[in-house]
Amino acid sequence: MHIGEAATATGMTTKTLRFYEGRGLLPAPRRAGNGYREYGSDAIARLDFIRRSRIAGLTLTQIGEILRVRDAGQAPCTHVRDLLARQLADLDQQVSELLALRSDVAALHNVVAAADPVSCDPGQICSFL
Amino acid sequence: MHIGEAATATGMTTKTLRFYEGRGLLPAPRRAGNGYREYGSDAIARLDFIRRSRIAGLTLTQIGEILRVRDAGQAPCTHVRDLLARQLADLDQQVSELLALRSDVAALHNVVAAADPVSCDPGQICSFL
DNA sequence: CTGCACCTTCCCCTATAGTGGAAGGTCAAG
DNA sequence: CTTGACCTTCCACTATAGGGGAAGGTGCAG
Repeated sequence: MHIGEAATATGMTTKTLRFYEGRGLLPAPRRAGNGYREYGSDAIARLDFIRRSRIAGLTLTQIGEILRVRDAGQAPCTHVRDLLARQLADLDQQVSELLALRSDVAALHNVVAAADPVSCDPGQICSFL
Repeated sequence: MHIGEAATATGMTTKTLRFYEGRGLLPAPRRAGNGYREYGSDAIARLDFIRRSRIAGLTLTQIGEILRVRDAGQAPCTHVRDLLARQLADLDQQVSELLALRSDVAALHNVVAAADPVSCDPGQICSFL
């Protein structure tokens, strides 16, 4: 299987596959006589795993950690569990920060929307921000 | 006022001030005889405005838009209002995406946490992701 | 006169996840 | 034999908001 087929099969681009290889997420595949990369079904499975993990919001670095644990012969279950727990805590943190920001922006927007543009003082940049 | 004092006064670094100047957020200040930048209180006010806008979650590009409207002599009120409305919509979008992701990750985490690591199939990378 | 703190410009680096394009090699079809 | 679709490597660039540090000039104190 050439890189183009592997890319199509996983819904990625050839660029992305080479990029993952450079990042150490994908092992360097064996090469055909002409230098072309040759992928097997294991590479496809690995790419699918990466894609699913990305959809789950994991970074490439985190995915790499899981893969290294797995490549070392261990079941990455506990590692995955901890990673997901951390990810969950991060998400909660992000959501609460975003909601706080949203609340501030909403308050600001209400004030600005209720204001009369004529009342703006030309001497300052903006009386609301 | 030299750049270092202006930086201290606004809680920024000299790097940031030169960076803002390069980005067009801060007009090029007049120079002293030795080439040093000389800032006045108007620059400080502008930097404070930038800082407050950043805290409100606006990007430097958005802040630049407001400043250009203001510099053109117009009151940026309606522009600021529209910008904040867009910002609000963006934030809502981000929050809902983040919550959807959080829900997926939480479900995944529950499954993994309840699982027995021994039951992991060494033939695949991870049975959960 | 020397040191130190401050200033100048310049270029590269950070992190994220790739994308774009150049220059060149390969393979199958017409 | 040429065309087009692939493939290779390598380098640069995207967006965001600056940070690090070099090489050199300036200003004031001891």
